Amino acid sequence: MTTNKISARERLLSAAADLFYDDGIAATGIDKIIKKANVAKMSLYNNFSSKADLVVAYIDERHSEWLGLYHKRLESANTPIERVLSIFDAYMDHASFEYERGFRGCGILNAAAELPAKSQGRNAVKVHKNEVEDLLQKHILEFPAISHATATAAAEHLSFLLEGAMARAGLEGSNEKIKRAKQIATHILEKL
Amino acid sequence: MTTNKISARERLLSAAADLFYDDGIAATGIDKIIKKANVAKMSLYNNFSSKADLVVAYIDERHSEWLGLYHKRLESANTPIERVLSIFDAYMDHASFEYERGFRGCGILNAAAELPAKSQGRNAVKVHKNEVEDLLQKHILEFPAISHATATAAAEHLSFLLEGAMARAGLEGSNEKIKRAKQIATHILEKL
DNA sequence: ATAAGTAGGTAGACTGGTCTGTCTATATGA
DNA sequence: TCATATAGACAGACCAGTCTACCTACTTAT
Repeated sequence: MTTNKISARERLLSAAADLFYDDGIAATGIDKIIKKANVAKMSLYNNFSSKADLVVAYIDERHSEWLGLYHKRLESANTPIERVLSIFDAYMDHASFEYERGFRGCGILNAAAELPAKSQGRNAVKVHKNEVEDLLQKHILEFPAISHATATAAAEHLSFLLEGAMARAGLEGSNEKIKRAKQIATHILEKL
Repeated sequence: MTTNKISARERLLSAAADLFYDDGIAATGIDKIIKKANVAKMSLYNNFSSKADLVVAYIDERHSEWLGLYHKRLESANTPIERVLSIFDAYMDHASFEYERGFRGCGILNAAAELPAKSQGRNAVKVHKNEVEDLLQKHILEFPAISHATATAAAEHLSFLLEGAMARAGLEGSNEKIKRAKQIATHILEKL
């Protein structure tokens, strides 16, 4: 498209993102999405083969968005420890968004909660969470004279810590718990 | 009730528990629940004022069930460290249940993912998770010569670790991650 | 430069099904 | 008698997805 108009696809993804996050997936009907996106129903089915397809696109979009926050934070990180913590900062940024109806934790983990075991969407969430753990490990491996085993174990530890803090933060509706998790992570990293 | 027959209320809660856990709350209709419970529709509305009311009862029931697992594990714990770890064991037990359609993580956290911010049900989940953290703190305070501040910080750390591992375990469909979290917790506790 | 074709958009009716919740009328056991 | 149960019809809303018919803006060939 050569115009600068936002495509129906993008408007659909943006509207679906807001509604899925605030209300949940099953509670969000097709009609609400197209109304919020200001789009015809056929535009949805021309861009996505089904609602399930839109949900998978939503999950991927959320993860890409998070990767963007992380890369932005990474730019101003100057040490290995700061680079690890940039992952925590990206979660904080996510929690600090202006949500229409309040912060409710990680959108893709919430999406997974509505998807059946062994489904495509649920697997996508698993892959994304593994990717976050891999990023943690990558930056921990930059530490001087660190063993691969130590880095793997620390990355797993920090990924649990972060995911748990995010879940609890969502229940509180604030980023306080993520701040605390970042402090705990800092202590752990300083001792490596 | 003086008979030994299982009441409609109990059958409803049991059927709803299975369906809510496997399929999610919004995806589970009233008709499916009463059919599985072998109960008339009016029996549901005589025992619960609405589906939302049944959901809150489900959340409380799940937490009580978990408390049962924890107390059982606590009986055979002989040291403060074992008592802390009995909380991790209770999560492991939960993950080892025979779910009809696979393990999907913590049922009440999954329920929260479908509930609006600031709703009654979501608040109940928050209270339950805080209770788990309080139990962790209580047992850590049994450690010899431990400060209150240290115990509070360690309990928060362990509760994040446990909740994160549970979420990730649910994505894997196995209790492996919870086993790893228990190992990490053991190392943390041994250094206190 | 213009005409034709194409890609992507629009509105909204429609199908067949499911949703929560209410209601009636009846049965059973303490 | 009274509490608790039953089966099932019903209302009114909403569900995902299909379809028709029309519109507009850009691309390309003449």
